[in-house]
Amino acid sequence: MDVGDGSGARARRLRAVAREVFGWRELWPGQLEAMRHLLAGGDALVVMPTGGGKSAVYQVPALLLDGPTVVVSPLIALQRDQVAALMSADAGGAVAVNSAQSGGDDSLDAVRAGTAEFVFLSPEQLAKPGTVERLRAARPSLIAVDEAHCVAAWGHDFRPDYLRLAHVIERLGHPPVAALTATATPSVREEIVSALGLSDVRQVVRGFDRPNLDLEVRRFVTPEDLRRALIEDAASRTGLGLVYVATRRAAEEYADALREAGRRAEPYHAGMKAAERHRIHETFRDDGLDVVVATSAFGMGIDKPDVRYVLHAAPPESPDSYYQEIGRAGRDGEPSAAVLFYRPEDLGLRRFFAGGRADEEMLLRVATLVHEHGGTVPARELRAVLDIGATRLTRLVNLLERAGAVGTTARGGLRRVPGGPDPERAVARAADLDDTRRRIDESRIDMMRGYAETTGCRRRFLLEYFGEPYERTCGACDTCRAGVSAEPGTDGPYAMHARVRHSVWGTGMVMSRESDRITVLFDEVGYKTLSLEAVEREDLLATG
DNA sequence: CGGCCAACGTATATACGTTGGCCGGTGCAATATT
Repeated sequence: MDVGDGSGARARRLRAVAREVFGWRELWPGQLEAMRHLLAGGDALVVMPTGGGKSAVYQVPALLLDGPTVVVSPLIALQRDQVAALMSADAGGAVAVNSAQSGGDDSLDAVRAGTAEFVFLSPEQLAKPGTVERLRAARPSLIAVDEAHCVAAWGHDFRPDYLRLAHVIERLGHPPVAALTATATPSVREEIVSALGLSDVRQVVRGFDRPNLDLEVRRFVTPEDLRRALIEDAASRTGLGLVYVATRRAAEEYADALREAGRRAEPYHAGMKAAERHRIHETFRDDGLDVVVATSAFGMGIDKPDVRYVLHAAPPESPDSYYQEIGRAGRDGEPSAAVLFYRPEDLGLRRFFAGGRADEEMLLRVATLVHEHGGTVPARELRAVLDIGATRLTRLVNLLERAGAVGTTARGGLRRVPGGPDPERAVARAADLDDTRRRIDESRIDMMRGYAETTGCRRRFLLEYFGEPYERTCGACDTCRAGVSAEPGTDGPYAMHARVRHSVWGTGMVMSRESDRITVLFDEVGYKTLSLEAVEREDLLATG
């Protein structure tokens, strides 16, 4: 409502800042909606494509709120780019605090003194109590979490400090929080909201469909055939391309092969020297390459409009990742291709990566040490006693905290929760939580297989996976062209997004419907595809 | 989970198949050497 509550005035002030400071002549409805909600004191979760103006959602309100803005950003390279972009506008100054930056204390002083409006930090920096206390003293008025899907994708294992951001947000007085991402299914969105402890959340979801992307899957039996076909395909295409591979070694081999085929090709993976990675980014940006052959290391922050094709030599671990990676093609709206070169066996590597279990023995040692100590144990001391690194300890502590056994103090200490479970029970609960997590990861791999093997419209499969009903066929994927993609069933007892209950798998949500089967995302076990015939015969699903 | 490679075995002196061990992604920060 624009009447009587000041929100009409807010919209005018937002538009004025956007125009005068950043030079944006208008704001999209989605941007404005999220900005107004932030100005009114609420939290926002914004899902928009890269290049769709996500950053504006926090940058504009930042200048209307009295106090600095804390931006959580996963990559130092991204922080650098964003600081540079803000410094070229008259936006009140921006600094980054990270290990590549000297004078972190000076930067924090500048924030407190009001000479820097924006401060960029990684979750790891925010895991340091001293840093949080200095930010707290600066009384931040807004927090932005960029690439917020990292909370769900990386928080549990790889960068567990992501799961500690809720504590940081509370410690900073929980000013309005803007969580921003280009990719998030309904379940990932729920996880972001819950992991960050967002409240009064306005979700703004815009623009998933990319109609100019042509989708195709080519199936192979032998690795040699797949390899030959991919090289032939990439070598014959015109325009700029990306080839995603599963291993560093494959990146090197495919890049060599494509160079032999006369293309300007470079590999890209995290095992390469920083200077070399930097050089490839720049050459790519300046149109000095035909194709980059990369692991998943390449991509975040890439916003090149004219990528014409994205080929996958192996499936990634989820449709989430796949959509993000192919979404780097055709940003300019021109026709572009996304081709998955598929062998079911290649999902094996993904299963291996998803299969790691929490170390129950170490969980028990942590739980017992904290339990028997009675008081507050500094994390540093615990690391020394157990001889484990910070990442590993944080991961264990996250699980024990979720199990209700261990709490953390503002100064980074650990203590037992009064009335919480004893160490054995705590470990059992933690292991259960970890199992749930693994089942859901594995079910995402199953969905990736589902995409590769569906006979239905591929675009519809992906969009429904992201929670966007798409009750037709697209005509721009291989199954539609082959005439095999059936029109979706639109009736039947189970509505899209209906809550259902299964006697074994518990509660879940209907995520897609075809004429003979439905896919349900279960809270505890992840995605399952059920035959409608069996569901009816055995009376497997209750609605409501 | 599946691919790769070295070591081994077998049937014959070089070539081929089987077996078992090992490896595989993403980044931060902090530390030890130049």
